Amino acid sequence: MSDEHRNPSYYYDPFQSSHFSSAYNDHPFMSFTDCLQGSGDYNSLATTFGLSPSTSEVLSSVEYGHQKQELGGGSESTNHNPATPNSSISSSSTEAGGEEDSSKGRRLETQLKESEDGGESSKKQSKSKKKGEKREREPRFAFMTKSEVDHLEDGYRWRKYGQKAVKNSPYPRSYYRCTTQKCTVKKRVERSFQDPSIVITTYEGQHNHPIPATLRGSGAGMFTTSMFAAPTTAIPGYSNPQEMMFQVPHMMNQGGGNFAYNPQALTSTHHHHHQQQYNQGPPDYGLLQDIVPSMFFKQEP
DNA sequence: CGCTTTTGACCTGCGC
DNA sequence: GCGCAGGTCAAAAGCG
Repeated sequence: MSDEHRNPSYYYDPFQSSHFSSAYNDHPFMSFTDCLQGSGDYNSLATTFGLSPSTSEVLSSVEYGHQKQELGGGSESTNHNPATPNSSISSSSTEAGGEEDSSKGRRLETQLKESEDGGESSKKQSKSKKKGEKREREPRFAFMTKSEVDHLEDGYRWRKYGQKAVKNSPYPRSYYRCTTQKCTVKKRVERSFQDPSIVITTYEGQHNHPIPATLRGSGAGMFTTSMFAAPTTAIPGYSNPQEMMFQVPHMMNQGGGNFAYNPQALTSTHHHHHQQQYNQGPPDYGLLQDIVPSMFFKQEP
């Protein structure tokens, strides 16, 4: 009773059409947390994993921002996640941010021309965004967690700004925004309709500020190598889970200089203590986007 | 009293 | 072009 997830068979990724089993053997050097924190920013991720509920376990993580995701969508119908009670990552993938996914509410904020002419009836949100304006989408990172509570505490303060029903799921999706001024990080939470016990949290953006406080002991420390005690890699071409794992940061940089990935830290046995340097990482703009997606997202069904 | 949540309206991209 | 689904806003309600 514990070797279920040892099967490297492909399982469907609820987030995309990708189905692969990732595996991050716990290397003596780096843990995911270390990776994240050491890299400088995206401590949101790191801390994110420090979920407070004792019943929460990270099952899988996905990062995207390329195409429209369908969390909890139809693709999930085949989600046979071998959710192991041992808190292990089932699958993870990433996507660089670059396109708009669906609706970028960038329009308002300046609602011009709302008086006459419009017809008056229109209350708000009548925006005319600039034409040549391309809204960059920030990288996102999603992961599944087994938890009873929807909103997992990660040390940051969030304000809920919306909730919508998900297409193929009876469970709604909640939208949160970091309340810290200047911080544009958003996160959405939804429950897997297949496994109500699983919560899918998606972070978007990066915190450019330290964690407010009140980070219980359960915080950024639990995400250690043990969490990544995963079986094997199923990604052709990547015998080392590390490799693909470390591709992620690259892609994230793409989004706008987050997740400053330090190859040295990752390969170094002694990654000294870094202090959180928020989003100061130079936009690495790696083209990994072209590479990673292909492997993270098992194309074609 | 200030902040968070709730909730309906509105916006936008995409598929048909 | 229309409708759907996803995402966001903001006013009102709740809560400490």
